[in-house]
Amino acid sequence: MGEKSAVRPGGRSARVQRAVHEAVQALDEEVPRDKLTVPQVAERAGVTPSTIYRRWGNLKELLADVAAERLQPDAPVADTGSLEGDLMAWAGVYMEEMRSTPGQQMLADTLGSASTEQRQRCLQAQQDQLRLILSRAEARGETPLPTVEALLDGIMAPLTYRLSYAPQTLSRACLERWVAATLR
Amino acid sequence: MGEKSAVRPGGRSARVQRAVHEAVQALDEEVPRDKLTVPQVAERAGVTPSTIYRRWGNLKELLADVAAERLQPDAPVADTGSLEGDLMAWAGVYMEEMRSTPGQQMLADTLGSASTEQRQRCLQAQQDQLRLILSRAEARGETPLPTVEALLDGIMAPLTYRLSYAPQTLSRACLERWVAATLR
DNA sequence: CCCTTAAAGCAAATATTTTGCGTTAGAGGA
DNA sequence: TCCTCTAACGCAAAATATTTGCTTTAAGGG
Repeated sequence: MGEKSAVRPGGRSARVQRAVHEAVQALDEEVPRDKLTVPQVAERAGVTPSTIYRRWGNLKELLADVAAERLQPDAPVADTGSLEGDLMAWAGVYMEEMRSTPGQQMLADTLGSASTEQRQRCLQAQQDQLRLILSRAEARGETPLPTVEALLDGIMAPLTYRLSYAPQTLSRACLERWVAATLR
Repeated sequence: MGEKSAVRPGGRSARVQRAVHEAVQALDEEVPRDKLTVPQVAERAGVTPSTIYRRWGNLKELLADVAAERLQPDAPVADTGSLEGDLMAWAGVYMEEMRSTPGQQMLADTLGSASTEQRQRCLQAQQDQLRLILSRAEARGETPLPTVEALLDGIMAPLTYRLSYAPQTLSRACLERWVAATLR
């Protein structure tokens, strides 16, 4: 369920998907989450509710699909000239985004859905970003280089944990601590 | 919303809450999650649907409330004789529980709800458990002792991160690595 | 250009959620 | 103990949302 982008990529299906995704994002800024309904999304997207139910099954799955897409990185990772700087910059942006109200919402939508598919996509995207940062560091000759796994466990894991359980205790200082400890 | 246990603790309210919680847990083992409905829970609990809607608002909040309660530790933490042993034992049990299908469900229910209230409860419970383990270690004279925060960031965070994003990559070896690294 | 079919539309049938109002059970005081 | 007060529940009607069978549309392949 979810992405049918492999099938008939340029056709009606794709148009409907885009319209529905955009409708969700637009409505998300107008109505509180527990007031968001499928018929509402359908009307805004210009499709019938049954189209959404047939394709996504229920609101939860739709929201997870939209959130997973929005969590895909759009901006390229800044190149600050050092591994530590790149990690701080990237993780810092991610932290700010996810601490915001819409960010917390996206996190909840992703983690609240039944299928692990969307979460896999997010993890994959994070790994890709980290790999890019590491390959730059390697090109610069920085050493020793941590593994992607070490970065996930040392930086992304505590960051994500706090985003879910105690977002107010997060700060840039936390990040600096985790980055420094992981690069040691 | 959620716990009204402070108000009229032994009365009708408390009975209804218990009946509803038990109904959710029972039905959770019989029907797939996306087929679970409020009227179904209401019938099993012997209350009317409107009672549930008035008290919990919607199914998502109810599920989050039930999950948060189930996530409260029931068994006391085993005393293995060493800090490392206690941590491994406790985290190991938690890992196994949360990797199971019902455990993954509980995690999703908790993280998927809007209010941070339930998540705070879970974090609080984890902190309490860790504090108990640390106080035992202190009584034994083990030193140096890590802080609760260090244990959360070093062990619980990577564990929780993987439980959500890549549960199949988890193993006892991961735990051993995190525990060892954190105690160093 | 025509054929095939996956996906969308439509509308009727179900199921759910919401709401107004009457009822009940428990808490607190005389 | 009995009386009063009120939060929470039950009931049932109304409003919404979801499901489903059937029809129509439009994109892909020959």
